[in-house]
Amino acid sequence: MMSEPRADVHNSDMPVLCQACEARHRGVCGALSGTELLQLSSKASRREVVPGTELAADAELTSSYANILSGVVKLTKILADGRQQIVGLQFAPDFLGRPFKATSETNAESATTVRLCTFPRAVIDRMISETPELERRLLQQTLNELDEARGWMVTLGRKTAAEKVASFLYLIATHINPESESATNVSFELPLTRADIADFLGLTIETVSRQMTKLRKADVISIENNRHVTVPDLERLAHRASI
Amino acid sequence: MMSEPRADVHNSDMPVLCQACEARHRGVCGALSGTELLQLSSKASRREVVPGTELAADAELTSSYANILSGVVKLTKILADGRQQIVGLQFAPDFLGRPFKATSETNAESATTVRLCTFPRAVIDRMISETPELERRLLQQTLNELDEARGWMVTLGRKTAAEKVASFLYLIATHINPESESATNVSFELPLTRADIADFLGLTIETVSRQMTKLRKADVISIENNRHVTVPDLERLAHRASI
DNA sequence: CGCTTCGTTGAAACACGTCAATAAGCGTGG
DNA sequence: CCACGCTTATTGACGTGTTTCAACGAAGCG
Repeated sequence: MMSEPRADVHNSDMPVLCQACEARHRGVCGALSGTELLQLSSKASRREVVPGTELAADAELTSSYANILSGVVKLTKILADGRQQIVGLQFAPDFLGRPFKATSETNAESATTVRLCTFPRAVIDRMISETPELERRLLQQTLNELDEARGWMVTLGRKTAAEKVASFLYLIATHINPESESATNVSFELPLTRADIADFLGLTIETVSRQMTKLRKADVISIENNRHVTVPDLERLAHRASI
Repeated sequence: MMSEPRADVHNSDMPVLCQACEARHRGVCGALSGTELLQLSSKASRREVVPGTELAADAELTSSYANILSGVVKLTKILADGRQQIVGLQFAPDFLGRPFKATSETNAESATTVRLCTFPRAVIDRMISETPELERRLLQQTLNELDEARGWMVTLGRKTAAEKVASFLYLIATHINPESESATNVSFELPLTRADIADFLGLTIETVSRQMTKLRKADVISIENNRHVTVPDLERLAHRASI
């Protein structure tokens, strides 16, 4: 029964730390056997950071990897003169870090309160080379991120400001909730400030604000307290986003 | 001597087809042993296509993968109303195709004359699961493509038209030649038409043309026959691109 | 040669950015 | 409790970079 280490997902030798963890199922940890998980979790440490915390800069993610347990992380790039662009948003249970490379070129910063499960870089690097299944999960997540990045290139390059804002709201509406798929009516807290949204869409905060107002007056969305958004009809929002 | 299949790169059982192949060294095929190469090459077929050939649509890349032997392939996305965006350019010896997914969402089209080495999808999919080294190469290429895509998101979202065109010329200048690194003076044929460049940069062809003229009049580049570009000082071009 | 495709250039229109004022939310402290 | 400062968001007026519309030139090809 125990002859094969890569046994059932719910075998009893799963570390306590991992038992209720989302990454254990949908994330990269799902590729690991019970014994591997045990080995990894002994080196893992959890922490919670406030919004706006740099994760890549201060040796946080250069010397380690992490799984996102909850919250939203923004990946940013910055030009020499200060212009900034958000090049990716990561939600739980995404894997954070760039294998095979010391310098990341992109900064990672918590957009909301974020809970992380971090691992020393060396441990993961070794596991990647020893566990093909883990490598495969990483490949799949990377391919998905590539698809997303390319999808956003269309938004950045070819959509109007109105479509951009609608596209962003649609992205959040479909990503932030743990599988509220097929729902037509959704409601959520925006994980990003107007400045962040602007940096994500290649716009200014004024333009973002104006377009949100337009969507509100057209009854495509309603907003409370600047952050709480309700979308009565997701299809109508998608149409505004040219999706 | 033959006990270990993953022997020297230059072992004698390398298929004739692969012996002068770039992909054999820098591409994904470098992950394969002589016997694996032999097995793969028996199923492979080479072909050359003219510029503007759809590679993803007509069952070319949906049922198969390919290595680019020479030329440039553009990956495009298109909105319902016809707006188009190029989301990636691929050069030799890049691997073409999207593992783990039947529908690609993005179209692949030859920008120049392109020589391909194509493989049946099933063969590669099996090899991926059997050869961790191959999977690793794919992961590395995918990570590189992701880095590139994110780099272009900055260009699309935050750069001016002048910077965009300079950025594009810089990309071509540094990618098209087989390692003319560290050269300050480069000269090349543009692999893309003005319309393609516009679709790549999220601009119109008129704006691209105007910005190229500006760069020409500022002696940052010189152009002959609309396609042949000479860059006397790569650093000056990079500066214009805000790189 | 005409025909088509590709690229350049000009003038006008407009979407978005810039500058600026105001309001709203929120924590701190008197 | 209100006063105060600070950050965040909204709204308006104006300026400008890019698009749009249009004409023209150059190159490839029957």
